[in-house]
Amino acid sequence: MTTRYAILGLLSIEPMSGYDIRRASIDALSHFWHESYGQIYPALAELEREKLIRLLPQPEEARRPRKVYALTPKGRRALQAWRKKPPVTRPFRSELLLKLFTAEAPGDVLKHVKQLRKEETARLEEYARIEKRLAREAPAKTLWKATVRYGIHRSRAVIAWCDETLR
Amino acid sequence: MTTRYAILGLLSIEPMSGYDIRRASIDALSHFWHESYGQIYPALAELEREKLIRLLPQPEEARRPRKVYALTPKGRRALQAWRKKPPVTRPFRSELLLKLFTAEAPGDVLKHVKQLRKEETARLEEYARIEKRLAREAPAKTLWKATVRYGIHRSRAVIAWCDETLR
DNA sequence: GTCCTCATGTAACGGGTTACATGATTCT
DNA sequence: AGAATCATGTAACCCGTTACATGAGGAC
Repeated sequence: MTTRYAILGLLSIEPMSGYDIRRASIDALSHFWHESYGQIYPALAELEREKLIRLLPQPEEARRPRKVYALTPKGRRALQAWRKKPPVTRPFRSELLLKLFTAEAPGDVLKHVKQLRKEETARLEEYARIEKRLAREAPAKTLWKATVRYGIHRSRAVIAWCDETLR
Repeated sequence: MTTRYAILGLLSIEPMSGYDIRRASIDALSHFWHESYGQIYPALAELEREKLIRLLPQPEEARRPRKVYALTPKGRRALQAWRKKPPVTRPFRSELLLKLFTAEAPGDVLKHVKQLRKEETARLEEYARIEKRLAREAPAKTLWKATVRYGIHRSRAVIAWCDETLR
């Protein structure tokens, strides 16, 4: 379900092909969303059947065959309606914490905590890069910035927890 | 896959039935894990076939028919081996952030942020209760405490983000 | 000529939830 | 007597990933 709206959301920014959507989900949305081809293409076909999106005609000079889709008014309305509904939150799961929970001695899992700390630190640096890029390319999009800030808050908290636990 | 080890992990604490596992996953593990019957019972059958767990004989005086399982030595070894492997982390996803990202005006999504803040505040209170209970019932389990601390750090960070975003 | 990227798609599989079916026991 | 809880299990379905198939265009 959400895949459909993720696609509509991206198309609301600009018309795209399935391939573009994949790319966009990797670089613009990567800090909170992602989609794989196995979901994108079937979803695009479905959305087109339901007339929430439509295929744009290919420009004459185009070399590669690309199927670029755009939102229809109906699609825009569907997106807006979805946005107003409360987001579904899926229960938190952590295999790391499960390992902590069943560990008898701290030694077994200590290295996992250290590893997590390393990963989150790298992620924090990545967020800093994204934040800078947004400030440069889309300074008006304060809500885009908020999505990055979420990641920053979250990563910092995880790092703080790692430090506390390692003591 | 992880379901199997979650079950082994719980059985490593004490022998349990499928029903017990469900209960335990609801109250002891709820802050970072959960399982549904649809996964538990098939997994138990599989684990028994593979001799990682075994069915304990029912005590004579038992009223209700219960199938209580215990870890076998093989199961204990499997659990230990799993614990040493780095945990698989699944990429973060947030429908809320997706809604923020596609929102044109903040008004659409403001109430979702407020709602999230409310939920996280309630969760924080729940963590405080769990922490207190652990301090009372299992003061030696410092790693159990760490799993709760994780939730506390995470919730506080989310609340801080909500406040920042609402401004 | 070969390799990488662009580009669209499908099939198989695994993870997980929900709803249902069934029935015994205990509580009020 | 009726409701809640204990208790085990299955079937249908959705969500999502991975791997594969296919082929064109551009870079070196």
